[in-house]
Amino acid sequence: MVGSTPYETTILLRDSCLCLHVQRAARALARRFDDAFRPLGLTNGQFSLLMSLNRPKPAGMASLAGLLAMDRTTLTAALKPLQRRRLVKVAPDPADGRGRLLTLTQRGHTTLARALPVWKSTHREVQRLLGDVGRLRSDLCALGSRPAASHMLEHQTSSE
Amino acid sequence: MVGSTPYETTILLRDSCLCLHVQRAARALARRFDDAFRPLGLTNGQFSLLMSLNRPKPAGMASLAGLLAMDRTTLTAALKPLQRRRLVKVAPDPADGRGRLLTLTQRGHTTLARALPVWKSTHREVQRLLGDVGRLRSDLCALGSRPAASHMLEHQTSSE
DNA sequence: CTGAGATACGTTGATATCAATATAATTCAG
DNA sequence: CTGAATTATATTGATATCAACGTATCTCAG
Repeated sequence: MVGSTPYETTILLRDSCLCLHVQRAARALARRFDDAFRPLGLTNGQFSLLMSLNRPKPAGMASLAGLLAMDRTTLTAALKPLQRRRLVKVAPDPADGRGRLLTLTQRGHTTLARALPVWKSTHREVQRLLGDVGRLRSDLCALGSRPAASHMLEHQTSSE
Repeated sequence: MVGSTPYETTILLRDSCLCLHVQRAARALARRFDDAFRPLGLTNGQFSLLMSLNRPKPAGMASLAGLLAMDRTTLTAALKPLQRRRLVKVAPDPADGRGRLLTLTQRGHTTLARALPVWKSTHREVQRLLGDVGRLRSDLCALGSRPAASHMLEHQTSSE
């Protein structure tokens, strides 16, 4: 009796497990965007990273990792291929030698600008698969344990 | 002028990009379940894999990869640690030497049974973060380019 | 029966992910 | 000023992910 789980339980769980559904959707969506960005040599994650770095002031590691809800060490690793390709510059923070300042290079800006229309058309396709996108988005934000999208970027001036 | 993307575009995109939101939610949710399953030595993906293998007849590689919306070769890799731990058996299909038959071992069944209450309590926590879970689920299924949950298993015996 | 094409999987190399641990810089009590 | 605690990031090792390519098996026309 220790080792038995009814098949009906599996069916119920397969249908209801949000973790499974989110991972599945993440894989499928990642493939869709990866395919679209492939001519540019970008993955969906690299595109998101570049886009997140398109800001007036350089970003820090911890703050960016938080924004993307990813581990700090994952961000360190994810930056390496982008540094090698000279799309991103990682420099020590002059104000605090431990910190890093992350900025887009000129090539990074150019690549991002080229990727933008690709994102737009792909995103339109995805939106056609769904009805109300805002609903889904707020649910996803709740899962990320973060405030809803409209409140995600309230700082704007709070950085110094 | 080739290399410029306005900051306002970044903000808009950060708020609206479903790919980013799904990846973020996937990472956050994966961490939550990984933490819960850690005492059992399972990741969320390994749990989903074991659960998917809890069925009357052995599964094939391609069919299971399709169910999980993952690459065929990802499944091959994901099975290896589970094989090493003797939770899953991968055997050639006697009816077709190319195919593989995937089954849970006794240890696999036992581990799955032990993980089930962990899944239940974690899933309840997650549900509390959201209101209507079915809505989110159907959106996620649409993203996975698959029929909605209630139609996912054609041999439905009980519509619970 | 034979060989070409189709089918099902595996392997390799690159990136992504995170826990555990290590390294470097800052802060602050004394 | 010194050293311990703190903070910010890097490294290592394991798994996850997928494209490109390779291997084994099957099917079927000839």
